[in-house]
Amino acid sequence: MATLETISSIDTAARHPIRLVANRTGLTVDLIRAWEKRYHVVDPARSDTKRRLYSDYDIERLRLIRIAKQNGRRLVDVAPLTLEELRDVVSEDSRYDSITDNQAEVYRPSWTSPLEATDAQDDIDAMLFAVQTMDQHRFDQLLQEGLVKQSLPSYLETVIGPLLREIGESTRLGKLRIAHEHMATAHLRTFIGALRFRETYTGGEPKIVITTPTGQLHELGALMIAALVSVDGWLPVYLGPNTPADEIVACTNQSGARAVSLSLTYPADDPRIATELTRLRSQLDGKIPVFVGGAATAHHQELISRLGLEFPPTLNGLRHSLNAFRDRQFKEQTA
Amino acid sequence: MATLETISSIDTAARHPIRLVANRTGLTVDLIRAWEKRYHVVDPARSDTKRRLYSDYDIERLRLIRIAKQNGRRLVDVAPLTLEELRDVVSEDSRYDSITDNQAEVYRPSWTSPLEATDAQDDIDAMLFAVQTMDQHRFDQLLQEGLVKQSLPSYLETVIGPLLREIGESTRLGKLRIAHEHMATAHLRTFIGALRFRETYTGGEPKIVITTPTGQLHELGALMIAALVSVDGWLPVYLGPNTPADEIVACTNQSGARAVSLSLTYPADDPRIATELTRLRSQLDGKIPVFVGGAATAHHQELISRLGLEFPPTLNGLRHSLNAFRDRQFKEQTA
DNA sequence: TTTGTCTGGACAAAACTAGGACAAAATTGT
DNA sequence: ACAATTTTGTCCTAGTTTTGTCCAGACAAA
Repeated sequence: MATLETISSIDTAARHPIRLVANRTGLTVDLIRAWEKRYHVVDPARSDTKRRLYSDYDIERLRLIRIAKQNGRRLVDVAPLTLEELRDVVSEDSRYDSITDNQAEVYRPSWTSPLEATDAQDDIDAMLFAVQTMDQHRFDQLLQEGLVKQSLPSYLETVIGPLLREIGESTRLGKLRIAHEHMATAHLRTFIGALRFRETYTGGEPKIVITTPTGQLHELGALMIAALVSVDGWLPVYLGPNTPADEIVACTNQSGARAVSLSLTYPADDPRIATELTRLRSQLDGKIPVFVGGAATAHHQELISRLGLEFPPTLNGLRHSLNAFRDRQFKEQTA
Repeated sequence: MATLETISSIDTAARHPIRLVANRTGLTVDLIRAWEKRYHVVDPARSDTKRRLYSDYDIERLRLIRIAKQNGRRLVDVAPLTLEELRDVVSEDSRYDSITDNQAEVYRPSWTSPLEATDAQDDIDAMLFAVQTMDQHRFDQLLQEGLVKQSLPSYLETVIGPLLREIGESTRLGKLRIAHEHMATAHLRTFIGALRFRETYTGGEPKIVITTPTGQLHELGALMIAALVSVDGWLPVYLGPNTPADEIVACTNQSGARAVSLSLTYPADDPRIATELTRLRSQLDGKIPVFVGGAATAHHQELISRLGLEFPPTLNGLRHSLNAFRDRQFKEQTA
């Protein structure tokens, strides 16, 4: 009788071997075992020969814990939490993410945001409705209004990102037509693109090349990253989607960029991803870090860690990694 | 008796490690400790192993103090204040500052541009140079400046259009790298997209569906049309590139659009152009005109006239045809 | 056979703590 | 305007806790 399982959508049936869990979560096999040994982070079932068998529930837990750690939580604190508590913690952390040096916080009294418990899902639903009714003007209005309610980074993380996923999902399920998806995508391309122009420009900003590799045609993830990092004082060199590895290298060298960020979404199993990433890493100056993100990274965990690429689990994680990298470089330079 | 917690709704429970506080406030770990050591800015609880544990209340305090410091307050002065006093100080400060640096940009001397009788080709050359040197900021500056010199329609016709052609040409000839073309295209996508937001919206505008058919991936021509027609009071329903004929029909019907415009550029000999155009014309209400434009129309002259599509030779021609069509419709409606 | 997983323990890196040093920046006094 | 003083951010050392990785020998799977 598959009643509750159907409803709760997360399967508690145990069947995944540890290697697969490692690939999906981005953790190492050793680390998963260590966490279990020390804090009982998960308690997987066992096969008759004592092999660990993880459920989807376990994987989700581990994924959330990895994000919570990224946000600065300690393993001791998050290990005993239930899945729901974990979700709360993670979403709370990404809502009040860090402020660096921009003025935005000054104009927007910070005590308003903690008090209004705005539900992002309401906004997203309203946007989806606007898309479904082809009401471009309303859609744009909602996008603009939503942006005022919170900082740009958390807006991208809690509203735009989920919105994109839901639009994609709804189109696959037939709730939206391709035309709806096209309209929304084109509109979001314009909207996110326009965000980058709000920043000032002094000429001294470190540059970062942002694009997607050959075969990856979806640019919105990359564009979101461009908008995001410009908040923290990076100057994005944005190349749009579908750029060959050689060109990324050439562009990095010519522009003097200090980092590269790639977005991988669809198709996830395109073999060109592997060849392009390998080529990129081998031709690029070793001092220049390559960040990868997006839905398709899960399928390439092994390659990514073998090549030594960085893959922060969230947009917020990317932000922190990038800023840490910049600060480290700056220190070395002055020393 | 409502306690303080109820009023301020800030949790005083201590649970956040210092790293998370640093993330959320944008302060460094060292600085947070230094402030505590010197002024007892906050007095966090401790774990059983002496680790600092901060409450939401502490974080809010640190956040406000950081803003106060940004506004020019001295740490000695703000450190002893209560949360409420801090809020008062910060909100008072934010009323006065923030009008400092931005003025210079706004009052760009307007007498420089009207007097120079610049040739469009000079502007284009300057833009190409900016692209070649990967100087995104200069490129954007040139685009913005050029727009001020003339009306949007003539700007698109005399500068942006030729610029696009030259970039394509130069890339084919090897004068520009693919990376340069990508950068320029992505930037122009953002620039042209942003133009559409300058128009007002009353709700009564006639709509026009604008896109490219299946197989045509270059959207800039279509986007230029969207910007163009919005000047004349049309409301573009912009679908981006690569939309199947069925979806164009569905979108036209749902949105109640009165016209359709397609941009055909590359590849010019794609056989799908013929099938898609035929399909579109046969499924679409006969009263709705279909405009086609772009470099690839030359290869399909016969088909286009056979299907009775309109193909104005220039952007300006498209404008006139569209407006004439609208006026004709308006007359019929009132008669 | 080769590869992968298991347990338990060892080890090293990273992160945190306390206390203090130091230099740049801001403020004050003359 | 200049020097003295205070304030402030960053860094250092040394000891502790927390966390990630690695190893060895046994067993299971391909």
